[in-house]
Amino acid sequence: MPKTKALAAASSSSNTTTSTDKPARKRAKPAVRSASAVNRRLRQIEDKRSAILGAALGLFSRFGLHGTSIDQVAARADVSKSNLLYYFANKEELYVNVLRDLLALWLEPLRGFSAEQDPGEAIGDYIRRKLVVSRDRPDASRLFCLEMIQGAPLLRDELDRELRTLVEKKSEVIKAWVAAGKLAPVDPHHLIFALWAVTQHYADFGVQVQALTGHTLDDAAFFEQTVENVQRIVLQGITPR
Amino acid sequence: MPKTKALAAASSSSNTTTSTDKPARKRAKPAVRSASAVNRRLRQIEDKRSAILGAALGLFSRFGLHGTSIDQVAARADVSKSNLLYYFANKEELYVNVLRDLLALWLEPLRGFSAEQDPGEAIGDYIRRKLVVSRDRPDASRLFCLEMIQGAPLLRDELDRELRTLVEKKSEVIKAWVAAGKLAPVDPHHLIFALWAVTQHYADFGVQVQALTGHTLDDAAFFEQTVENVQRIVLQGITPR
DNA sequence: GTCTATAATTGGATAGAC
DNA sequence: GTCTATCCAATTATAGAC
Repeated sequence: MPKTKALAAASSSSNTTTSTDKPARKRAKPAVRSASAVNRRLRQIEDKRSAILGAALGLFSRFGLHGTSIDQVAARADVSKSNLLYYFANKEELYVNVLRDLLALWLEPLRGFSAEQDPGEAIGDYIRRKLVVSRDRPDASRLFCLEMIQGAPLLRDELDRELRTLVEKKSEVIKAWVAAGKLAPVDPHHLIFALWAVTQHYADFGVQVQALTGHTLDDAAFFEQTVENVQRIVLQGITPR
Repeated sequence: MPKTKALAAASSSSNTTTSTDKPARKRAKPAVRSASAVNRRLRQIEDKRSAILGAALGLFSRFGLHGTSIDQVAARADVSKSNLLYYFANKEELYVNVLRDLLALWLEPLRGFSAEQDPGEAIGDYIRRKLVVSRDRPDASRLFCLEMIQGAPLLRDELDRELRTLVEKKSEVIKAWVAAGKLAPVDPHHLIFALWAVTQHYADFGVQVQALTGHTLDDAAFFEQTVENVQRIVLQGITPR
């Protein structure tokens, strides 16, 4: 299985955040073209890359890795199949890159939690933020879900590292809240699971939500109603007090 | 697309519940074999059918329709590929049959709700029952989830009919509880979504749960702890009272 | 009913010209 | 970088003997 080509040394590119490895560029000869021309070219390439990644996300998140053909992705990104294979050496590499871009987005909202905050406010806010993601990036949510269902073969490592340590840290925060009497006694893990579940549900089971309520989160009124209800259920519960 | 063969008139079979269409049987000649022998034969066939369906569920629920080959299903069910295709005319028909068997299981727990019950008890009980399903039939939960993510192309009709009417009916029950002051004011749809989400999460995101807690619902202690926490969160909420 | 070919297709990936 | 042509593997599905 050839995994070279597009993985070739991306010299000194921003290695920090998202999709790194760009197609190998040849910068040997003395700069004949103007700097701006080169930049334009680079931007063009980057645009194409993200067009492909975007198209791939849309399709993978609905039909999965095997339910999507390279051809379809190429068509949707408006490039030829072989051109796509110039940017991503093979299908799996494309898939992995799409996934990697996701993880950051995924972990983001949880980072907010800190012991100094008012728990009610922090959690209420978290629910809203996650619902915003479910509304604006349902495809991301779905792909994440798909990957989980399959046992997360390609995310397992990251799960064990990044996610795990983050969750442990935030669990401590929740425990502190409980210890301070600011929160009813609840196991941090289960609380986090509940928060994830109820918010992502509106993305992953979007068709069901639509079939039963007639609405989508895109409907502003329904969105607010959803935020309110989820917040109330989790924070106050449904037993009258 | 040939969809005949195994769909051939199953004469007078129980058309009501689950997977109906059995492979065409020839009952032309006068009954030479004893009745018991015939019955044994029929049972044998039925066993094979369900062996195939079971194997298919296991694989489809992990890798999806396209991620699973007929060969794999056949191997797992311990039949030959062509033999499998005798029982199910094609891959999609197999898939649909697996799905159909699921729906009943899916709707079941919700039917319990009735206005006479104590809501706290009814809902607490429902949570437990759903978690039992998540523990004992995680594959069913996953396949259902997979199908939803893909937009439920093969379940859409059933969604609109059966599920929808059932949910409407149970929404009325919840509304009645709220009106009677037995339940805090909450939109029935969102409550039902929350219940589904938090319980199915333990099946669909099982790997994540395991990665973060180190436990599975198969662990009896963890199961009870889960039931308790989910019940508490939904019923009492997490704000101290 | 079950098996052994085998037909028919899809789709991932490579070669090589431009 | 982009394209055309092509190879090759994997799979679905069928035909037809037993």
